[in-house]
Amino acid sequence: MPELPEVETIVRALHPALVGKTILSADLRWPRTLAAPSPLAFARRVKGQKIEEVSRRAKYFIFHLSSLREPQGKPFSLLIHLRMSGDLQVREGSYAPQKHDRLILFLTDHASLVTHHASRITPDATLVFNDARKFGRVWLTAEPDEVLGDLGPEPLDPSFTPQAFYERLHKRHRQLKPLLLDQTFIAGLGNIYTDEALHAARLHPLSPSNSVTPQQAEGLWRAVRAVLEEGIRSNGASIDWVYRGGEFQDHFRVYGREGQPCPVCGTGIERLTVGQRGTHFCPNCQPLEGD
DNA sequence: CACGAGACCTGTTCGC
DNA sequence: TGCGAACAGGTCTCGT
Repeated sequence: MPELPEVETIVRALHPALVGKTILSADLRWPRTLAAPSPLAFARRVKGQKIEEVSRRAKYFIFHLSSLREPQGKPFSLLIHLRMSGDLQVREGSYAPQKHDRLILFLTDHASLVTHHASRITPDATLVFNDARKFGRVWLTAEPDEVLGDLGPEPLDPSFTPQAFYERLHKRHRQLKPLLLDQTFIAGLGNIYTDEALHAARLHPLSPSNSVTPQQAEGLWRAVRAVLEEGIRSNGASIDWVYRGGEFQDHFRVYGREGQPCPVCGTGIERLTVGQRGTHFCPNCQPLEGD
């Protein structure tokens, strides 16, 4: 489900509900959801951690924690990646587990009580990680860079400039579509926003990355940021049964629109398979040079 | 390094 | 209606 705009939307919803709460306990209902550490170490370490901040890097959620018991130690981070079908929701009050819930964290506002009798405190709220396809992963770590360290530039960050993007494109010799999906090249794009950005930039998904001109690179840079910002403004995209709430699916120009007219020129949108991903483009607006 | 295929999973939709 | 195939917002690993 989630690409950068969907994750950003969820972060904004979780932030006010979670900052300041303390974790009482964890219910890990599908152990493989936990990438690290072991379930036992996770249960022990997560208890009594206070959520200081909720943020995002690429498609990862970062819950910045602090421990009342070891305030001097290096703080832990809880990292969550939703992959294809994951979702995160906060439920106030009591909570009965539902189908596909993989991890449930029970929370309280009363941090000072936790150290002494966590198990006897009734939670005020619950953070639920639900994930039908079980691809999502959770890490609890004091070294988040071990998970996030290889990610490429954050496309909406001011340090991401068109000049740097042009140089990066020319260092590689790959088709644009799979390169934009490569999270070490640029972080946060997925299948929807990549197709939409290439269409907005009028570039063919199979164009070689080292063939784009500085002008085309700047156009793609602008397009990537524009579609991500439009996605965030729309609260993300809701497709099928998975996500809820966003409207960006009403703004798709090519994604999932095979056979329908291009909103720019009216030509029928075509679909290719590139790197085993459905790839949608307008053959008129996005010609392959030398074709 | 680039690329393709297979794996990891469950659910929905489509064609017959 | 039933039933299998194709497909789904992601990433990892392995072989060429």
